[in-house]
Parts: sequence; structure tokens; C-alpha cells
Amino acid sequence: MHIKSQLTKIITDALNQLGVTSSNITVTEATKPEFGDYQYNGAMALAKELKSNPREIANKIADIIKTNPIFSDVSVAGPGFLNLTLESTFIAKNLPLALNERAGVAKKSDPIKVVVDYSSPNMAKQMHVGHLRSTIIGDTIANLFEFLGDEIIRQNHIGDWGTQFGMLIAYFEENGKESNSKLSDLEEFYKEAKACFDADEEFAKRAREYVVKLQGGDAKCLSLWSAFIEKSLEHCQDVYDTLGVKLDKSAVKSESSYNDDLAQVVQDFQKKGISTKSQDAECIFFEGSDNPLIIQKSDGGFLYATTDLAAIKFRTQELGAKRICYVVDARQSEHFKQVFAAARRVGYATDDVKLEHIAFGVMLDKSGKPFKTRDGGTVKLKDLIDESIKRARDIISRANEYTPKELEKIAYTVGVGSLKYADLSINRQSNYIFDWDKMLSLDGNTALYMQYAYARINSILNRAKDVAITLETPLIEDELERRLALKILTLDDTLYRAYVDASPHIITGYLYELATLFMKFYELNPILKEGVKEQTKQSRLLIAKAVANAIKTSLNILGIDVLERI
RNA sequence: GCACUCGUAGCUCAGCUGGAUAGAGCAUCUGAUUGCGGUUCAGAAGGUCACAGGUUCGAAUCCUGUCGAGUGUACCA
Repeated sequence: MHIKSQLTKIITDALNQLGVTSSNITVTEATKPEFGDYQYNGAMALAKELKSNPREIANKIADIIKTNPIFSDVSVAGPGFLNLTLESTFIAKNLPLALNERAGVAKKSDPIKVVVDYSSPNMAKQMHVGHLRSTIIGDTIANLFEFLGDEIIRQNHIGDWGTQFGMLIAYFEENGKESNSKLSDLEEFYKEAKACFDADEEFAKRAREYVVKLQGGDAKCLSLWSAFIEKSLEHCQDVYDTLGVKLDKSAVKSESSYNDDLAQVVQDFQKKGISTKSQDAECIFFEGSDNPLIIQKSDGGFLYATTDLAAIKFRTQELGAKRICYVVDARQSEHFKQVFAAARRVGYATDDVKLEHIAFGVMLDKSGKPFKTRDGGTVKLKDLIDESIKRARDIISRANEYTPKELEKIAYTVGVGSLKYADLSINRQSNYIFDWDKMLSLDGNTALYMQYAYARINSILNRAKDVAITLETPLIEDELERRLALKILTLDDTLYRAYVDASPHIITGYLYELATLFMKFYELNPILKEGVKEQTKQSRLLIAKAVANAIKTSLNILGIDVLERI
């Protein structure tokens, strides 16, 4: 649909006729219903440039575009606001588009290849709450981009290399047969190994020796190491499957897989004279910063910065990515700033490649402190998901009677959906205060509210199964119906805005507005009650269908399922 | 110390890149409705957008400073 860009084009054309070739023309949604549907505020800014009166400019634009049948009203208000109201027939005519399987959303005309790097768990430990945001936000972004037509390559940059593995191998070796059974709870295993590492100087030394052996290609160490990874990956896959996150083996591209490229990366920088030796380490310095990016340690070892650079090289040169999104904790913003700058300098990323750090804040508890278990430990992701499902089960079973099978399905869908929605519905940049009650509330901007709205509409549509809808476009009989129908059509613009900012909360914001608007609409405009005229009934059913479709489509992008009944 | 991010209603958050009287939800108060799913709808109240300057027709948004919070700061990932 792209209403906004259609309007922008209309304004741009009008300005061209007036001899103005300004870039950066943007039409925005009206701030209030009284101001129409959309507004253009650029006349005031142009006034200075043209040394003219803003109202006059706005009036000139209005005179030109007034004749366009898309508008029912074009007016100039205040110092030079141009208020645009769309013709209802235009809205009505386009609404049927929203009933198709893409909910009326067009694919991009210029699809590109995008790498989305997300989740990236550490293979030495079990996944914990710290991985939740990256996994959920990353998956949504990948879904969104994919839906809009880009070619998405999901990359799970798993941490399978480093000193912790020497620790695990040492602990495994020294605990003989017991180790095998302990391995099933990787978290425990890691904790115990870590305890030894911290407490026992000798053990720590042996662990470091194992790291050297592992890196040297020792066969026994390698086989143990890959056994750890396999075990750990199984656990991750289990979490991904439960969450409905589209990550699997094909997305895994581990840190260690870049091992063979690291020496070349350092050489690339050396050859171009970008890096220099400082305190025996190979460093890249940046203007205005004292801290360099170190790509090779004084002992010859490589670091994660080196791996990240190798990954950028791989992604641009081998995969051909034009946009690379790193869905990683905001704390690493300096790191990425440096890595991106380095990648550009050395030529791994040319100007046509966008490198983005999709940063997000940390998860906090209700009191604003880091999210921990009661005894101060990290919360396992598996446990968090299980609790969410359990809480969802409690809440819904209070409201209705279900068969055990139904209850499980609904509890699962609501539990996982709520966990995701709560995370996605706030601006990813800021820290996120986790609150069970708020998250599973039916009031407000929550998954449950959306799922419930969907189920309600579905219930109406089921009840109306026998009504033959011969009407092709809705009637748009009142203001609320008009606003709702228009809102349905703006899904397209919304998704594109979320695309540009890589911000899922723009989608949830839209969903909430859509759902509340529908609730108001159907409170005032009964659909199946006695006395509703046949045409009106059909029109309202058409709108209800489109709303349901928009909700379902949007939720699916967020990785959340709808339920036909709650 | 330096760098980055942030500071909006009692609480949790929006605010579409500089626009009109700063918006939601929760909590509080009031009302409607025997309800096409009451886990509803409508309304009230709640604000010096941390503070002080500046830029301009116009600032929560941009710049400077102050205060407060968080994070990061040379060979871990």
C-alpha cells in the first residue's frame, strides 16, 4: 500500500511544479484526528529557504494537490500545516488487499542480502536470561526482513573457543566416568569446573595447558571438545524449538570455524599499514580514542576482535551481504564501533555495505536490579520459559474450562508469546524491566491482549460462517470504521518503518493501536446483533476479517502464534 | 579520569528524526452495560519532559554546561 510514500510523492511532485527541488520531504501521520489523516509540515521549513510566507507555500501546494481524487480534504492550518484527509472510497477500495496472505503488505522492490547475527550463546554454559533478548529480537528482525523480501542469512556465531574449554576438559579428565553423567547438566558441570579453576592453582595451570593442547590440534582434546559442543548445541536447539526461533544447524557458524582465517586477517591489516605493534600486541588505533583494537596478543594469540573481523570478511566476500546486523548487548557498542571502522579501513566492508550494531539494554527485575535467581545466580533460559508457561496456564485456567490437551496448547502459546511480546514491545535500546504480572496481563500492550482480540474476532467470524459476503469493499459508514480501515492499511508503512530502524516495538505499538481501535469499533458497531442491516453486517465482517489478518500477520513476524480460541 | 547511553504522570513505557493543547497501560476515582466472549467500554484526575542556558517562526527532540543513573575503558568473550 505504502500510503505514506504515495503522499510523499504527491507533495514532491507539487513542489517540483512550484520549482522546489527539496530532498527530505516527509509526510507523517496526523498527530490528531481533527487534523485529518496525514500532515505535511515542510512548508514552514521551506519558507526560510524560499524567503516566502509558509502559509502561502502551503496554500500553493494545496491548490495543486486538491484535485487529486485520493483526498477528500486538503487544508492549511496554523502557521503552515498542510492537513490531508483521504477520501473514504480510496480507503474502502484498498481494504480488500489487506485480506490476502500478506495482509496487503508489498515486498521490497530492491531486496538485498542481509546477515542477521543473533543469539550467539557460549557453548561452555547453558543458555541463560542474558541470551533471551538477542535471540528474540534477532529472530524478529530476521522474520521481518524476510517477510519484506530480503534474502536473510541467519548466523549463530556460537562461542565454542577459548580458555573455558581447557577448564572443562581438565575437569572432565580428572573426574573419570562420573563426568559422562554429569555432562547432562552442563551448567552444573561448568560451575564445578569453574570452582576448581578459581580455587585450585594447580588445576588452573593444567586447564591452561589443555587450552594450548586443544589449540595445537591434540586429537583427544579435540574429540572431547566437540563432544561438549554437540551436547551444548543440543540444549540450545531445544530452547530454540521451544521458543519457535528459526535457528538450527544451518545457521551455526562458530567462532572456531574462523580459526584458519585469523592469521590472514592480521596480515591484511599489517600489509596495508593499518595496524601497528604496541606493547608487543598488534593494534589498530583510532583517532580520538586511547584504546586500540587489539587483533593479536603479545603471545601471538588471536582475540574475539580478530574473529569478528574474519566474520565480516566472510560475510561480505563469501556470503555477499549488503547489510549485516549484530543483535548484541549495548555494552559492546565500543567494540563494534571499532570493529566496523577497522573493517571499513581494510576494505572488508565497502561503502555499499551497512554494518549495524542492533544494540539492546539489559534485563532487570522489578526493583531495577539485574535479573537473578533468589540466591543471586543466573536464571536459566529453560526455567524462565517453563515458568512463563506455568503462569500462563494458571491465568487461563481460571478464566475458562479446557480439556487437558487444549490447556497445554494454549498455555504454551500464551506463555511463550507473552515472554516474547514483553521483550519486543519496549524500545530495544533501553534496559528492560521484567515483570511477570504486567507481561501476562490482559490489559495493556501484551501478547495476551492481542491473542485474545484475535480469538474474539475469530469467534465472531465462526459464528458468521453462514453469512455470504458478496460485498467487495466495506461501506465505511462512520468515523470509527474509517479510522479502523485506514489503520489496517497502514500495516505496510509500519513494517517498513520497523525495518529501517530494526525496531520491533514499532510493530507492537501498531498492533496495540489496531486492537484497541477494533475494540472500540465493535463496541459501538455491533456485527451480528439483531437489526443490523445486511450490507452493514457484511461490511463489518469484512473489516473484522482484515483486522484478524493484520494481527495474525504481525504476530507471526514477531514469532508469536495466534489461537483460534482461548 | 575519559568515552558511550539514558533521565517524560506514583509505576511501566510511547512520542514516526524540529511541529499544533506531550500520549498509552497499570494503580486511583466516576459512570455505562444482563454483555455478537465482562479478561468489556466510556470518562476524570495525574506533567516545570532532571536542571540552566543557547540555536529559530517553533525544542521532550539539535548544541553547551550542571546534576543524577547505568555501562565500557590494552592483550577474556
